[in-house]
Amino acid sequence: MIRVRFAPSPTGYLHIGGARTALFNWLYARRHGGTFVLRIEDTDTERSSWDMVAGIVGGLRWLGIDWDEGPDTGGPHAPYFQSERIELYRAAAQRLVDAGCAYYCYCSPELLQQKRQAAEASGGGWVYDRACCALPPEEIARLEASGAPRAVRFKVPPGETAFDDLVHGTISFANANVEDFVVLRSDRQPTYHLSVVADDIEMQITHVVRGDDHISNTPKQILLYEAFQTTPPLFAHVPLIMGPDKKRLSKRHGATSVIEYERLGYLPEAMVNFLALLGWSPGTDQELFTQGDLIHAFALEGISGGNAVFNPDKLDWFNQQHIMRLSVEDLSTRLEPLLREHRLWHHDFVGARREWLHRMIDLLKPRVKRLPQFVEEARPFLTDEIGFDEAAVRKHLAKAALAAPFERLRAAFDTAEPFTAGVLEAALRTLAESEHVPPAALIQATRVAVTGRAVSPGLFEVLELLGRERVARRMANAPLAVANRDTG
RNA sequence: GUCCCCAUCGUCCAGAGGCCCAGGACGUGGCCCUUUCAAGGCCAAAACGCGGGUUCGAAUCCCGCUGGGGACGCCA
Repeated sequence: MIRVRFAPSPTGYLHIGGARTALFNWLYARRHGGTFVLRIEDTDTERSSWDMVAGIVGGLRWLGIDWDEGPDTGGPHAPYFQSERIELYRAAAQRLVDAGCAYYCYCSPELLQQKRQAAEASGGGWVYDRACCALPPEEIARLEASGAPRAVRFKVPPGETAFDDLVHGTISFANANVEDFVVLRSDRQPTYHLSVVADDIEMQITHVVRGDDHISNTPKQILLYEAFQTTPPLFAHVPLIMGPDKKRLSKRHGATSVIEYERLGYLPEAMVNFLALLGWSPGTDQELFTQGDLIHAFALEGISGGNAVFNPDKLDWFNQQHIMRLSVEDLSTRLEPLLREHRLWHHDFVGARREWLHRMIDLLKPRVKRLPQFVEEARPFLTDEIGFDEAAVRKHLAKAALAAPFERLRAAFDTAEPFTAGVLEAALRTLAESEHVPPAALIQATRVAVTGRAVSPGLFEVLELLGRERVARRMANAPLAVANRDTG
């Protein structure tokens, strides 16, 4: 039985990298019928906050990532907040000390700081010098009597620590390069290494899928597993996501919070598709995936070893592709809040004009990369306050030679029966011929007249959607608007 | 500085010794469709970091170099 976990620290929002790590874990669990656990690593009480927990949970939900065990869901290994499991870690630390795998360290943070700086000044790295590892009993007694604060440090044994990483293959470290790390702080709070390992053991995690940046932590954690006489889980370290400058993705690269992308009008399915293909490949040429496709295709073996650059253009493409694949019903549901926000929603869009709304959405669908663009594209259909693009008016509408034919076109449209794209197109082309005007000139002029813009979906569909009345009104008013401006 | 990871088009990936004078996708340029803009179709430019090996044969294996990234906390 596969058990994986996503273990964010609520010291920030759910960022792109974290989301992908969560996604990979989730996909892996779902692919193999395993269990996906959400565990909140809030042992850093200073920096953790409830808002951040809510933000992370919200981000995961938005992406459609659900968990089988976790904070709100509960489960056989509850609680899923590390801050509520402190006693477990203290007991674990005690076991390490009892087994001779760890020792008390009385060095003050200030002293360590000093030593570290000194080592750095002489141009070298620093690992703890084990000053407290072999303190004589009298010295320990003296320190204890004086009430000196003590931390618990893990005693790294000599030798080498290696593991078979599922994406990188064998990785090994000389233990000499691994320092005696603190497992329990002097205030009796556990450190990350202790709490992850204690929890991953207790929660029976079988696969640890996490960011590359944890590779150097892995030997410490494996040593801990060994000290606890348990078999470590399998590790899969996925490469990091970089900004276009190949630096670690950060705020200066724009939006890095997943939930920000919701606000920008990205579909969660597009985000998931994009993220999944960032550092992972199904081994085929398929690019577009539904969540179900991904679950079916996902395998840890397809994760590549090198860092990946976040490419916003490709995200946009995925978004557009997924928008086009959405059913009109679905799309209109997602558009409703947006349209309401701009006061462009009409109550009968769920009633009498439902079918009309769907036709409009279908027309606009392939022209939109992000949801908010819909609002702009839809404006001419939803309000009479359209506003004219002056350049478009000058180029296509305000032409003296067009005045008469345009007026006759308006009359022709007025009597067109039925008022449908096909009939309107035939009427326009017939008129263009008899007036010796290129059809394109009339089309462009009409487009500007009824939408205010030089670009729109196919004119005749637009006209049909607008309806006889609005077309007549806008055609009658448009040239007038130009005249007014000219004289004013 | 030490340790670790990585190295194919600008970007994301395919390629697990001959099928590769390297394939797909985004982006870019051109053409087609066409009433504009998209969408769609077609075409094009664009890469195996360098140097040594191993081998009949290397993008693929080994070594070195270079470059990029990560980690070196009583943060997670």
